[in-house]
Amino acid sequence: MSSSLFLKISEKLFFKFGYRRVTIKDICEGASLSKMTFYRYFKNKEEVAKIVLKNIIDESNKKFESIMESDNLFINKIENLILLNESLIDRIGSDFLNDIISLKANIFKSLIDKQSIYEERKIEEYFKKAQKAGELNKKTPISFFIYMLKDIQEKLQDEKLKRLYSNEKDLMKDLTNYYFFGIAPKNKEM
Amino acid sequence: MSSSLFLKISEKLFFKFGYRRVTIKDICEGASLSKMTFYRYFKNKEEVAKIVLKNIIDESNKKFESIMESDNLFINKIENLILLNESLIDRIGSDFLNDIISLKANIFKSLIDKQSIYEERKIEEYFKKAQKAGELNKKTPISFFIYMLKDIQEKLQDEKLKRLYSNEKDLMKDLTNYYFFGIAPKNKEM
DNA sequence: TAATATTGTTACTATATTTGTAATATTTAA
DNA sequence: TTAAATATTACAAATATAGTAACAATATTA
Repeated sequence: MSSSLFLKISEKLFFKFGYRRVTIKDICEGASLSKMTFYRYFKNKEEVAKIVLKNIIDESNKKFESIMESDNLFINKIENLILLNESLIDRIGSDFLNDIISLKANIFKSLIDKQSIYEERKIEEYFKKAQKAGELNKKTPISFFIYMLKDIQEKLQDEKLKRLYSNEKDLMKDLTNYYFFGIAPKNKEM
Repeated sequence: MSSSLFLKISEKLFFKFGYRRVTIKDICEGASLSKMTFYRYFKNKEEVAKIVLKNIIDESNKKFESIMESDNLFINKIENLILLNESLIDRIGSDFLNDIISLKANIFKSLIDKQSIYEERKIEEYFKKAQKAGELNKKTPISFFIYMLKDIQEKLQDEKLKRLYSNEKDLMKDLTNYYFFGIAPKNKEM
């Protein structure tokens, strides 16, 4: 099917070069198909980008749910969550997101905002569950855990911290341990 | 100095996105300077790209010479040469070179061709020296060694081969050993 | 400090690229 | 073989980019 080929190529180009640097011509040449064929399936570049974005959001939500619904320890879920986030950033690259967010038409912005809100709600939901199950301190407000989780994720990008480790995965392990054993109600085995 | 900032930003953008996807506007915004200031220092984008290309060529030639003039064993020189080549490809990326080679105006092409010829001559020169010093089989024509060196460098990009190794450096070591002990006049110590 | 050189900005036109479409051709499948 | 689906070419309209003129600010030096 031509339309899925267009999507595949578009995604590849968008993630590599960002949105504005990729033209419809580039996408068509990448797919070895004509422009008119492109317009048979899509209204314009914006529509393709919206689908690409939607796909990646759906995909990441599925992964998110499957991590949180697994029967791992809570600490492992958090670790997998951070890993998921990292690999997403790696794959999408910053240019695509920066480009579409800074467009006048804020169709993308609203999509992303919607996703952020959805994700935050889901995280809150799962943290509440964990709190009920005694996996988190019951007296601390959930919003604190979430605030600190974001803080930890930012620290994973911190150049100074990265330089302390030869391996980024080790930094992640230490950060997750730091995060979890600071919020755990009692000490469990490593 | 503004001009070196322009060059620095240009290089960064060219290596990341290629030549055609980068506009003078991008370069100016990256350097936080106006377009007119750009035109004070450079005639156009082509000129900047030429300088960027020239700089990288000069730099790589210096490194090449310093490797070949070092007093390492010949096998280590070859290994360093392959390493140098690989890190260059990594840094420049394929988009920049592809873009400027496929331009109508073949100013870039001639620069690159010139460099290839220069490099080939230099390699020939150093291989002849090594042959004289008994580090290479005297009966084999130099062109054979060079042909095989290129073959080895291509194999380093071979996806099938890469898949056999978890670490790319290990593949390189094996390939270099393979190359060298195939052409050595007698077995030396590992 | 006044004159001059240097570096920078804004605002604009010319040019080039990209978009999106109409008219037309080719392929597929019943 | 004919109709429907799919693709191509060639082009006008919209948009983005390149390059410049006229002017402003800042630094240099006599």
